[in-house]
Amino acid sequence: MLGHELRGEPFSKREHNRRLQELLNGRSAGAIEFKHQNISAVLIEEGFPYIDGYKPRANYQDRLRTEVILRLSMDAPVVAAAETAVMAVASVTTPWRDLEDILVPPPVREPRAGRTYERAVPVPAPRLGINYLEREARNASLGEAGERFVLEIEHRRLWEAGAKHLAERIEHVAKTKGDGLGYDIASFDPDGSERLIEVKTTTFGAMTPFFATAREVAVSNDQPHQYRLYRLFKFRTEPKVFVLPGSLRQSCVLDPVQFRATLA
DNA sequence: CCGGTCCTTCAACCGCCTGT
DNA sequence: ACAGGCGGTTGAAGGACCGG
Repeated sequence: MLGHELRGEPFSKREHNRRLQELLNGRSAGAIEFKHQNISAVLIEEGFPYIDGYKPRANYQDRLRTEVILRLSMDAPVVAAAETAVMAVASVTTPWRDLEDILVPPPVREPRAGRTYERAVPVPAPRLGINYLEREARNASLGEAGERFVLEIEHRRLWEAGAKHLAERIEHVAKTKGDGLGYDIASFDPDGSERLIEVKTTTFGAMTPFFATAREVAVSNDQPHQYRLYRLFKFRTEPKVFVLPGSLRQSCVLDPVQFRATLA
């Protein structure tokens, strides 16, 4: 199913579920769906896209993780499909009509997120070599397409709020001032106060983790009232966006993925 | 077009069973 | 014995699809 999803081919989850029910003699549809949600959680942790609609649930057993990674490392077509999907040049975005159609509330992760304990004997986890989500995050054409999309949203938003003069002053600072500022777009609230927008774009589901620079985290923390992170997701098929206001330290769980190492 | 049926998505909570 | 990891049920809501 993941292969189909990554290649943009249609498939039926229900049909797949039914076949599994036969194979697993009598396990319920719900149980099988749960397991697919567990698989999503593993995929995300491994830096791999997950199937939209199977919202990740972190209460999976170690064995599942091992099996998923093993399965994936042997499945060249799916890995190739992921590779293609994350590297693809972003095409023209689908047209949209109303802001309400694309603006959604941020998804909520299940409260007990991930493992909150340490195992007595750490399980030697196999790893996928490549983090495909990180790779997608470096896809410049996707990033730029996302930024243009948000420029449009902002323009529309201010226009609809009756602040046309402000709409004209929106600045795509990532273009005009470079990308070191910690945000991409300088926009406004209808009352004229500044709104600093960082855009993160993915073609995958809403729960896909994104990568933030130290600068972005710092700016969000220093100017929480102005800062907004716009998370664009399902960008290729059915673009939607949710907004995280304020400090990323508050709204996200931040995992360090890179360290600066100075000799001790 | 209408009503029925199937598909998709997601939330919330419980208790069995296993390792220590 | 006991903690808690792990597997699972139920059902709601909305969308897609289909035959009449």
